[in-house]
Amino acid sequence: MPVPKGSTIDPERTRAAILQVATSVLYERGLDGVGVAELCALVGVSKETLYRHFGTKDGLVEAVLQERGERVTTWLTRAVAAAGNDPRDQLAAVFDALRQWYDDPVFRGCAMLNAAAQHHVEAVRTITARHLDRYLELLTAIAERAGAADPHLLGRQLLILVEGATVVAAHHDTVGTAEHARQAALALLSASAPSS
Amino acid sequence: MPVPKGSTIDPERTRAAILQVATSVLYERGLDGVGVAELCALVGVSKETLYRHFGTKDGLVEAVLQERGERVTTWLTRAVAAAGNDPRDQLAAVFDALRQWYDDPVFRGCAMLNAAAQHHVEAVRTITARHLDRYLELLTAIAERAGAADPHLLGRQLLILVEGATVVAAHHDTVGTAEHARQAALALLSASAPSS
DNA sequence: CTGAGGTCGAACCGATCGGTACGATCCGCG
DNA sequence: CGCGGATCGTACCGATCGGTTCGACCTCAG
Repeated sequence: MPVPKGSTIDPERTRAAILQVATSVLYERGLDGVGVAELCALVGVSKETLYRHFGTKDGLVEAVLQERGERVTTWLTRAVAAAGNDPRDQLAAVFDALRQWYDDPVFRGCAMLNAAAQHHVEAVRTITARHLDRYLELLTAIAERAGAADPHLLGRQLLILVEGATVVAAHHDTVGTAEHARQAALALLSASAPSS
Repeated sequence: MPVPKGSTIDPERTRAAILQVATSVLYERGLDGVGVAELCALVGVSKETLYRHFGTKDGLVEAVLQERGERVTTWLTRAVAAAGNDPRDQLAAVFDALRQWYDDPVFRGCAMLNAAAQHHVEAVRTITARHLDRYLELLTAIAERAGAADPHLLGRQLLILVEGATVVAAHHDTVGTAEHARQAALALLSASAPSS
């Protein structure tokens, strides 16, 4: 029975639906933790449809990571923008946003890093690297606005803090990890920036 | 043909050989990147032998992670001990050791974290958490010896730096990550410890 | 010498999985 | 109305994989 009676035929909508379900399920259960068949059942879509939209399970995975990466970047960028003009506030806003994420019951660490750890595929590693690049850009910009002695260095150190906090929060059942990282980040900023 | 003519029958030796090969291959190719059959071929051992020693592929994985975790802890502890009595030197020694690791051509990030990202199994997560605990213990001890205002907090922040540096080094083709993290760690130590 | 146990090689099994094929059905546009 | 394309459900295929079994053979302790 094709195209259940009342549904509109809209390839974009179908693609988006697959993407949405796949994003959460692949994240929560792992890339190999769910098969294409089950995935299709969860979305309410046939395998043929999924394969026409994404060609391959790997293609689906790449699309999922790509889209998620963009969403996360947008999310963080907005959090920074909403924090006002003080670079210290902006930096604090990053870690406040991270804390929210860590507190999410389905938090399982960074999807990009998890994926890169599972599929040793070039495409996935590329997406992950680009994702880290965007993080680095955002953090370096904050370091520059703060007048850090070496914004490039400080940016990389902040990236290490962000990723480290994410990893520790995911695998070490400690609360307050985001707060610890935030304090460390502000301390580094203070040590690297001239005045306030 | 069982037990090729000249070989001594020594279960412990066999087990160790499997463990050694499995450690490197599972690390380099991922837990699901190599099957039991190929693994046995690489070791030069039959499946029956492997299964009698480890019962299950998961059992093998757990044994591998357990053993690797202990080796890494010992390795880092010795590096710290060899650095003398100055806590700053000890902390620097940690990141120098990490740099060595990162420069290894087969470096692929922390085996525990990778494994935890792949197998959503309780046993693996437990081993990983314990591993992070040992790290934390080591770093907190340094913070205490340095007279940090809040050694517990500083220890956790250092753990974030260590894990963050490992993640960034693994997934972001940047050189000098260990050095950046080392400088950040020393800066945090300076900010948290009273005198020098 | 003998028996117990470690090991081999190879065959085998059941399950799962990614991907394909097909006929049937229904939407949207002209 | 009619056609093209999107979708469905299902069956199917080939490959892989974890794990088991079996007969043969070898080593080593007593």
